[in-house]
Amino acid sequence: MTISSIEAIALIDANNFYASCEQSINPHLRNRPVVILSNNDACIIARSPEARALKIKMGTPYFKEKERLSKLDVAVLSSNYSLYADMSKRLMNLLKNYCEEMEIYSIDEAFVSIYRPNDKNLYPWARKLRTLTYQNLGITITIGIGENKVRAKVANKLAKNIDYSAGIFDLARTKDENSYFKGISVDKIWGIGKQTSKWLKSKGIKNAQELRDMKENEIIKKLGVVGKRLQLELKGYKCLPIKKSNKSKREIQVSRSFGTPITKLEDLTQVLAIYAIQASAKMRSQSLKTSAISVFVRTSKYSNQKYQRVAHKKLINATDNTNAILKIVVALSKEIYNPEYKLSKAGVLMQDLINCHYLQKSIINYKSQEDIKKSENLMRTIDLLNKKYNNNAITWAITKKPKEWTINRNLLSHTSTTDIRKIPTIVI
DNA sequence: TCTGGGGTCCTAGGACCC
DNA sequence: TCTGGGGTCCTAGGACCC
Repeated sequence: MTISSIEAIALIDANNFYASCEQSINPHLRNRPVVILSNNDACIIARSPEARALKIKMGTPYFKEKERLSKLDVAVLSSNYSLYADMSKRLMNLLKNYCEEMEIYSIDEAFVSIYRPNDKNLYPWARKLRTLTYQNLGITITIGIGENKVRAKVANKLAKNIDYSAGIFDLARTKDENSYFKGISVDKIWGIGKQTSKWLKSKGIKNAQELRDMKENEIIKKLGVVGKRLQLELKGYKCLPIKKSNKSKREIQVSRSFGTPITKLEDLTQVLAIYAIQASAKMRSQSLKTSAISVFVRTSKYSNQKYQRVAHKKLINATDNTNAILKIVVALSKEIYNPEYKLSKAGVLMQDLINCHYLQKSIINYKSQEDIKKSENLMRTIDLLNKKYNNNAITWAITKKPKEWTINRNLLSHTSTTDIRKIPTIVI
């Protein structure tokens, strides 16, 4: 294929990703309605097309739909993130062979840049990619093509909404753009959330066309540079670059809601300690060290007694050592605890992350090289053992106290691509 | 009884400096 | 006696995303 220098941006995403992953590894689930639940088996966060057809809504709490789902014979699964992460890796590895640059935007989505061929037609490229991902992974993708990221997102939406598109839409090749833009409500545009769409609607701006043609200064006054960039992209200018995905994280968070609310300090401390252990391991797996730690608690969004607290600690020396981090988190947990409230969610954040390779050795608080090596080796060994024998083979005593607040995950799928013991067995 | 988790980016305002 | 104003850095919080 000869190429011209005109570059296009495509947004490629997997349809109903979590449900598709489950259906892909478990043939019994194919052509059946499937829904996936969030942590705690709380909300419905993914639905197979068959489940959509039954008018099961995204984000509804499971307890409200439980009965109806079982009547309709819907397969209900807890989310299995290690499976989805593994499938995601395979998907991205495939895609990157068919584009110039790639930015992995989320677990099931990537922006890619590609050159247009001389006839400008990218449909053959897109069709090939769709076929390949279906054959290799059992997953269907949608491809939206445009001049920039915002327009690629719009095109992706159109590809999903228009029946005859067959999952592919190129916004740069349409004759009557306005007729499509009019059909896209502002709150469906990437970057326009609840607050902004409320404001836009109060100004009489209802669809993508009206937002694109709205007065610039009005947008800047209310939405700042973010809004201005968004509008420019809708018009076709390129403002948002493709970000190479190997850049390291800015912060790492582990947080979760509890099955039953917490009222005791020792329980809160234990929860935060467990999250801190996970967060530390996550940092080490990405060669990062933290130089600021935050912990937070809050009551339920839906409770009428509201309480929320955050506590921070800045560190002189960045660290990825679980023991050091635990000490700080345990101390911070006392600051945010309040016995008068039923606490329903808590978390820890590792912030101001530093890549180990760029780290300067501090002169103050100098520890002998041997000490540092010792503790590094200990952490590395723990990580290795946990990897080999599955998580939590080695952990800290604080995690072993009986828990009254556990996370529900009752409906986990038992087949997996990441655990050899869970590979499906075939009986002949 | 039961309502997700993990991120990024931007801005306003305070503290501090010269 | 006269006590300004602009730049920079940091932080908390808002908005948004999947």
